[in-house]
Amino acid sequence: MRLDNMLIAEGVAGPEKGGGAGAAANASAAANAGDSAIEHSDYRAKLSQIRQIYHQELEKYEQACNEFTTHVMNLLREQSRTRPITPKEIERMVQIIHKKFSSIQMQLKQSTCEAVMILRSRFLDARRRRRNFSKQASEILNEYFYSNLSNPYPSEEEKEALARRCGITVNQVSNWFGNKRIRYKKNIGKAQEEANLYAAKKAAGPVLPVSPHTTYLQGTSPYSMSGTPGPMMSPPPAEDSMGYGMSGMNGSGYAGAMSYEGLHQVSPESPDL
DNA sequence: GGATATGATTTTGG
DNA sequence: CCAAAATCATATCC
Repeated sequence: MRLDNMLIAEGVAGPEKGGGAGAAANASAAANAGDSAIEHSDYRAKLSQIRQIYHQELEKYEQACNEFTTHVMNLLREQSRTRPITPKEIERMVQIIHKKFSSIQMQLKQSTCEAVMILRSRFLDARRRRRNFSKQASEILNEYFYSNLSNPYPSEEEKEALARRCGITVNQVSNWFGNKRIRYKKNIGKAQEEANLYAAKKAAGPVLPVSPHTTYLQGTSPYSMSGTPGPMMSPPPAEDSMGYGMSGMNGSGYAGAMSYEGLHQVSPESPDL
């Protein structure tokens, strides 16, 4: 019964959603830049495809089961001319048939569950759907990072502020700083120092009212600031291309290959009587 | 197409 | 639990 529960939870089994699948795409349209709506509807489209196949197959099995039961009953009726057959016996036979078919249906359910799982991991695993942050967001984050090189650990509030300004989540800010710290450290002496051009930006506008709380790690700055900031006062051209269209999103990347075919060949072989 | 950049997740250490 | 490090998987550049 676990399979049933899962299928219902995923919206495959259970009551059919009336006609339109757009009913669920209104919840999270407010906060972020609305890029999750597209993939979500795409996801739902694929899910509904699975659901359709599932119901189709289920019905087919049901039908086959009924047909087969009728067939067996006819056989038994013929046999009853030569030997007595009790109703008990007939009932037992029917039960056996139903059990067989329900186990076949169980296979279908399991395959469907697998397909749903694959679909989920394909579409919902954010790692596979990575999108670069906008130019502006990177600017903001880098600005903060290089302005606080001695302590690049924004507090929770600062993370929230950064997240708001960048249009990303706090978690993404944390990820970004985690990646940035480790990758900066790996490159000390390389062009990273060069990227101190963000320090120049700081002069233009103190956009970050950074609270001066530096708790641990204050004295032992692990980022050694190796003294070659260099005279690279080249002002950033600030080419705000702004062309961050995320409308590509061809859905057919994984679409057909979800290996959901081939599970409806579970031919209702006759139960060995 | 491969090399590199980059966001996200997993593993590991305190 | 948080952060570093390693790793994964995709985007983007050339």
